[in-house]
Amino acid sequence: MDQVELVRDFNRYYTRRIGVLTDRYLGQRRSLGEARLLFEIGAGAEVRELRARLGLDSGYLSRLLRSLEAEGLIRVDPQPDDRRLRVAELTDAGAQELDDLDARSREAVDALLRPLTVVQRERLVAAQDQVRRLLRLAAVDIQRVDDASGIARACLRTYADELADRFPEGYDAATLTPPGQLALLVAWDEGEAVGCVAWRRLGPKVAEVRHLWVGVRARGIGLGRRLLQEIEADAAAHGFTMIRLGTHRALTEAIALYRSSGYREIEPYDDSPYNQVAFEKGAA
Amino acid sequence: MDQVELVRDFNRYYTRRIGVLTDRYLGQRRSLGEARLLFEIGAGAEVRELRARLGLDSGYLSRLLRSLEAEGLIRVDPQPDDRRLRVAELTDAGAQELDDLDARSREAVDALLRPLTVVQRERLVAAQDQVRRLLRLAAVDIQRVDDASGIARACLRTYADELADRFPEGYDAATLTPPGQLALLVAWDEGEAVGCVAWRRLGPKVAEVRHLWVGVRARGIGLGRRLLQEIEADAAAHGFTMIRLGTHRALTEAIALYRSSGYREIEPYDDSPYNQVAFEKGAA
DNA sequence: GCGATTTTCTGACCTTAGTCAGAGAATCTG
DNA sequence: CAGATTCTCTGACTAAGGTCAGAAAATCGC
Repeated sequence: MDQVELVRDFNRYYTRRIGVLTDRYLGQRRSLGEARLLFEIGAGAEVRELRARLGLDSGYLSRLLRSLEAEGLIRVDPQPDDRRLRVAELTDAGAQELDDLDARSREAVDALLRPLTVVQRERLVAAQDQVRRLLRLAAVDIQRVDDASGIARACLRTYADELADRFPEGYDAATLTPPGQLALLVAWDEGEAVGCVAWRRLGPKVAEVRHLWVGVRARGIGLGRRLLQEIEADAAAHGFTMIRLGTHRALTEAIALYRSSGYREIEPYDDSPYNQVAFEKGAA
Repeated sequence: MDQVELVRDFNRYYTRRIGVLTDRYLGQRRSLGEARLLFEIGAGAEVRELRARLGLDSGYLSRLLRSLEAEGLIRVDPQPDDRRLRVAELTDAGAQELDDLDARSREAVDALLRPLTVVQRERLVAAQDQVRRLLRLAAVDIQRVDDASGIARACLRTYADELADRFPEGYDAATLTPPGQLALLVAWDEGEAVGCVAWRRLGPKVAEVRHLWVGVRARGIGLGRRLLQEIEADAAAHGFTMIRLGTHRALTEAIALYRSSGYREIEPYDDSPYNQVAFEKGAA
C-alpha cells in the first residue's frame, strides 16, 4: 500500500472509532450542535464571536441559542457598550450540563485507555502528538508578502522582540532590514501568521537569507526547515545560486538547522554585531 | 495535561481535519450515506449484508438503494437461491462513480501530504500505524470462556494447527489439554476470537499457563503480553502464587515475552516433547 | 399444506443541520 | 441628522439521516 492509501485507511479507522466514542458520550441527550455551542460559550461569549468560531449561519445559531435558553441552560443579554451585540452566558444549570458532558467525554476516553499499560498509553500519546505536529506542518500555508505591508512589519517586530529577549545584549530593532529590499515569505496557520523568512540581494548571484522567525505557537513542528527550503527555492527561482546568512551564537537551533541543511560555516561577511556565525551554500 | 485530556485534544483536532477533507472529496455531489453505500456494494453484496455492515435501518437502506437505482448507479436483483434476498451490484456508471469518488479522496489526501518531505511522510505513516495498533489492542475484549465450549475448542484447534506448521516435527493435537481442566480466556476483536490463553492447577499454589495463542490478524499489537498479564491476574485471584510454563525452542517471540515479563528460566518440569524451555515466576 | 418466520419494501413521521431573505434595532460616517 | 452599516432575529424552506409500523412475497418447519 502506498502512503496515500495508508493515510486514508487510518482516517477511515479513526473516524469510525471516534464516532462510536462520541455517540457514547453524547448519549442521545443533546445534539452535537448544541453540545459544541455549550462548550464554546464556556465562560461567556459574544454571539458574533460564536458565529465566527463555529462557522454557523446567523439564523441557525440564533435558533440554537433560543433552544438552549428555553431549557434554562444559557442567558443571552445585550452588551452594554454596543447594544446590537449580545452576549451568551451559561446559567448554573448550563454549567452543570457542560460539566456533565465533559465528565462523560473524559470517562469514554478513560475507558478506551484503561486496557493499556502505562507505557502503552505513553506511546499512544507520543504517536498522536507526532501525527498532529506533522499535520499542522502540512497545513501551514506559505505565501509571498510585500515586506512593507502591515503583516510583514508585525512579523518582523515580533521577531525583533523575541531576539531582544533571547540575546544577553538585547536586540536593536533598527537592525531590521527597511521595507523595499526584502523578498519575504509569511507562514500562516489557520489564518494566523506563525513564521516568516526573507532574502535580499547581496551580489550578482548571491542572496542573503534574513529574519528567519518561527513563532512560539509553531515551534517544534519542523516549520523552520520548511521556511528555509521555500526561501532557498524562491531565491534560486530569481537566479541566485549562492546563499549566505549570518546568525547569533545564542541561536543554537538555527545553527543546527543550517548545518543539517547543507550550509558550510564561513568567516562573517559583514560587521553586524548579531551575525557572529556565518554560513553559505551553493556557488556564485 | 493528563493523558485523557491529550487524547481528547487529539480527537478534536483530528476529526476537524478529517471533516474538512471529507467535505472536499465528496464535493457536495453525493451524500455521505450514498457514498458509503456505493463503497460497501463494491463488487456486489446482499442487501441484508449491507444492512449489517453499515448498521442501517431496513427502511432507510431500501430508500437509499432506490435512489441510487433511479440514478442508474446500481442494479438490485433477487438472489436465485432464496428469492426473498436481494443482491445489489454496481452498473458501469456506478463503478465509474465509485472510481471518481475514490480518485477524489486520494487526491484530497495527496494534497494534504504534498507539503511534507518524504521523511516526514514516512514519520506520519509510522506514527499513525502506532496509534492504530494501540487502539486496536485497547479495543480487544478479553473474556472468561468455558474450555469445553465450541469457541474454546475452535481457538485451541487453530492454535494446534499453527504450531503444527511452526514446529519442524509437527504438533500432535492430542497434547491439547482435554476440556474441564482449564481456566481459559479468549480475546475478541470486533466479534472475532483472535487469541486465547489458559491456566491449570499444577500443585497447591502452582498454576501452569498453557496454550497462549495470538491469531495472525492480531499479531504485533502487544496482545500476547496483555493476555499473559490477564491470565496471571486470574491465577493470582484464585490463590496461585507461582506460575510455571513450558514452551518450544522455535517460539522465539514467546520466549522473549516471558523473559521480559519477569520469568526466570528453569529446568523443564514435565516430559512433554514440546516444552523444551521452561519458565517460572513468583514463589510457591 | 399451513402457519410462522424472514426479507424487503412503502408510507408516515421525526430530528438535525442547515440556507436564504428580509425586518428591526442600534450604531457609525459624512 | 440622514443614510449606510452592523448585528441579531424570525419565517419559510431544504436535504440528510433516520425511526417505526405494517404489507407483501418467499421460504421454513412441522
